[in-house]
Amino acid sequence: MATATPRQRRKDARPQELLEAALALFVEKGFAATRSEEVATRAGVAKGTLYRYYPSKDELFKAMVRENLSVHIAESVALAAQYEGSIAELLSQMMQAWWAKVGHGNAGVVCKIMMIEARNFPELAQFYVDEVITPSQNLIGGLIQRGIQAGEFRPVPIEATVHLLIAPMLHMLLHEHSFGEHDICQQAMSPEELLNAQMSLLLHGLLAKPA
Amino acid sequence: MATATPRQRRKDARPQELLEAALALFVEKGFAATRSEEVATRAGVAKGTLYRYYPSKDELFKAMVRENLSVHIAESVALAAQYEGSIAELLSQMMQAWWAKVGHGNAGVVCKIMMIEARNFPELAQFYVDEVITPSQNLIGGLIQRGIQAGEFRPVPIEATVHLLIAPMLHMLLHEHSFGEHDICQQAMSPEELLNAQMSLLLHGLLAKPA
Amino acid sequence: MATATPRQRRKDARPQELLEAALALFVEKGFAATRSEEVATRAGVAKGTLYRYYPSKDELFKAMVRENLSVHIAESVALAAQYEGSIAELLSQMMQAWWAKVGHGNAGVVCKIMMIEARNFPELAQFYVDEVITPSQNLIGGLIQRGIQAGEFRPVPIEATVHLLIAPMLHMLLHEHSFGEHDICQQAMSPEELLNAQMSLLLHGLLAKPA
Amino acid sequence: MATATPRQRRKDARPQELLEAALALFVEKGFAATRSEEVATRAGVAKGTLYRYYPSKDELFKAMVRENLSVHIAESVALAAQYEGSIAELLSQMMQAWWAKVGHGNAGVVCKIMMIEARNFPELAQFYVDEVITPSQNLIGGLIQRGIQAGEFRPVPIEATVHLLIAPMLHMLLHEHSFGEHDICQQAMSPEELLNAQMSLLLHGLLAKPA
DNA sequence: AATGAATGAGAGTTCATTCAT
DNA sequence: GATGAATGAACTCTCATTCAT
Repeated sequence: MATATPRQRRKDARPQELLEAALALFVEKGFAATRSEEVATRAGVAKGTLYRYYPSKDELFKAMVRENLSVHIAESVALAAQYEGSIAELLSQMMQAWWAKVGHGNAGVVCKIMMIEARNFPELAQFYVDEVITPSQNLIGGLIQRGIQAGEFRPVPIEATVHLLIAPMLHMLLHEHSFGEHDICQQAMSPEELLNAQMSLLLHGLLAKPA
Repeated sequence: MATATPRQRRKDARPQELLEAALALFVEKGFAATRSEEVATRAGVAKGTLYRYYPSKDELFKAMVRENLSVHIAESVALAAQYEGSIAELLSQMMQAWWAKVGHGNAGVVCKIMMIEARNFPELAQFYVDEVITPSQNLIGGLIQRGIQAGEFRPVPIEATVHLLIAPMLHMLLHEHSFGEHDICQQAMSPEELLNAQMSLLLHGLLAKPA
Repeated sequence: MATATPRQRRKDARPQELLEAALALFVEKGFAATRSEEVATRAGVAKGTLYRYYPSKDELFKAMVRENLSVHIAESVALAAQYEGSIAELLSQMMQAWWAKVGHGNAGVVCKIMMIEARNFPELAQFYVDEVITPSQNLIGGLIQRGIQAGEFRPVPIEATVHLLIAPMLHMLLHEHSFGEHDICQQAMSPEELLNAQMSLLLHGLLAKPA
Repeated sequence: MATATPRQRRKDARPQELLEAALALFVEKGFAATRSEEVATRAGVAKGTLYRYYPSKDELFKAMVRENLSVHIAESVALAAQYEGSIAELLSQMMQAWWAKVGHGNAGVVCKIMMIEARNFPELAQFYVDEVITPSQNLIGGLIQRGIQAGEFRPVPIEATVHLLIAPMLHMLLHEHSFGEHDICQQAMSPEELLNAQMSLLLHGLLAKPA
């Protein structure tokens, strides 16, 4: 039985390490402003080593994005499928869960990066639309539909509602990441509380007498 | 009365023209991917001339952002001050107006650019927070407050509601600009319709029986 | 009447100067072993300046080759057309002339460079074949034909004879340039004498009694 | 009697295999454009293994050249020594033999490679001059001398005649390798025919009445 | 004031060579 | 001995910025 040498072990971990370093730096400084060598150094290797694993800076970027996006939709789909309670409750839980897993951590910032670089990486943008955006919208949209059919929700337009659910989370993410240090007001309420309040507000409406 | 020569007039228009060229190109290709010379050429001058008006690419960027942000808040404030009808109606009108004036045109994309480059231009980010974000939030927040005090709105948390009003617009803007070409679903409903539907939805809430 | 400024004058001369520097260095060290910056430095400019005139090292190479090849065939054709004496004499003169103008100077070494890099620059190779090799062969071949028809030459095969006339000159050129410093024997006889002797030999044949 | 294990046998063959791989690749792409790893891969070993046999790419090159040059002179010398017939016939046979063995195969292209890299490998150039060029010239020159003394040849200048015999073969070799794909004319006559025609031409001369 | 030729620091990428396994 | 992961010097090319004209 072949035991992995330290070197082998390091080699196996390299792609991950490089991707993590890339994520951190692209997040911090943007794609263009990050030098290849920085990524390598941050991953603890020399410049040339990076190119053993990713043939170019562009490919590194793409790999990093794909790596960080391939995950979370499936989980949410599973959660939704087996859920029994009210749709409102489910939606609320899903948003909280997404924020906890994606929005909060580094992975969520990939959404920002993806948005920023969409124009420069068209194939990647398409991939993102097909693999993340569209499935997400379908998931949420399907739940709204279920809620309407079950009589829980009013017969609202699906598409607009989906947007109204998704936008605040993403906006919070982007805003936090871009202006978190400068926007002091934002820091009064925790994102979780904010999301909760928004959900509640959305469910019951703003008007005093919805007649 | 001194009459300006054509030359003089041209010279006076230069900063504006350069800023417009910069906006167009930064929007199209991003800050890093836009070369100084491109901006100059697009503005109809030579590379060196650009540097007579803005001492560096960074300064050009900052000027461009400031130029495009200093405008629209004031108008909205004025509109809000003299308004007499229902707050719900006012909010709806303001959002439509903002979309028509800012969101629709190139000017709106400056929000995206600002977001992207916030980390690389901290003073500019602070400026943006102080001059755009905070005033906007105060404006909207004040209106919500007025609505609550007038009994038009339920006593909702101000901050969360502000977010819920602003986020969909900005998200639409960003999404459109980043993925407009790739996301086919988006094209089903016009932004204006979408905003309307969202506003209505937000006012009345999602639930069928608001208890 | 606009007088050219020193700067303008320098600018006009740049392409030539760069091409000359490139020729010298490519001759001396080969294409691959010559760094772009060396060419620039030798031409008295900075690295970046080179790229204002030639968009890549490859293009610089191609320009250099074309520059140095476009000349000499035409002259020989003219010489041949108006000649009255014996073909043997004409051939002899042409070879001497070619050696003096092309073979001797830097221009001739382009033939070597072209040969070396033919595989790496297929279009250029085709250009060389079409513009230099084939015309040369046609020129010499036509003269042989004239000689045969005039009864001056035996009815020899044209193609082989052309080769037999051209090869020694080119070989001398290549040999000189590659091994000139190492091959001492070569230095006993001057190239001009050698060419003369070869011509004479070729005319009269090697055999003592030509049957 | 110690029998070599398969492994041992393989190891013993390594240098040869590496040299062959190097030859093929240097011929195909040139020295500079061939990566060390390619040579190793082509020889069926890993990159590092190459360096166990040749301490650098340069040394590999030198070994390859030496390997491919050390052979054929001796054979020709032997052939010449024991020959009885006419010198003209012998020369003709030798040229045909050289073309068949050297010129035709890959081995001959080493002459081209040697020429190309002569400037970058001075010691190798000296070796080539001493071990190949000079002996060849001496061999041919000696035969010419014999022919003259035997009355078979006219009292021609030795050196020039040697050149006139060698140049066409080498030139054919170089030309074929460099422009074979682009020069269509060349393909009309086979190299063997061409050599024959040239030899005949050289023996009898070009002039109709050598009187 | 305007130009655009010139600059050179800096970035991405390659590849000969080393050395731990 | 063989391997191939790792290295980093070296190279091509870009582009913000300067400055002579």
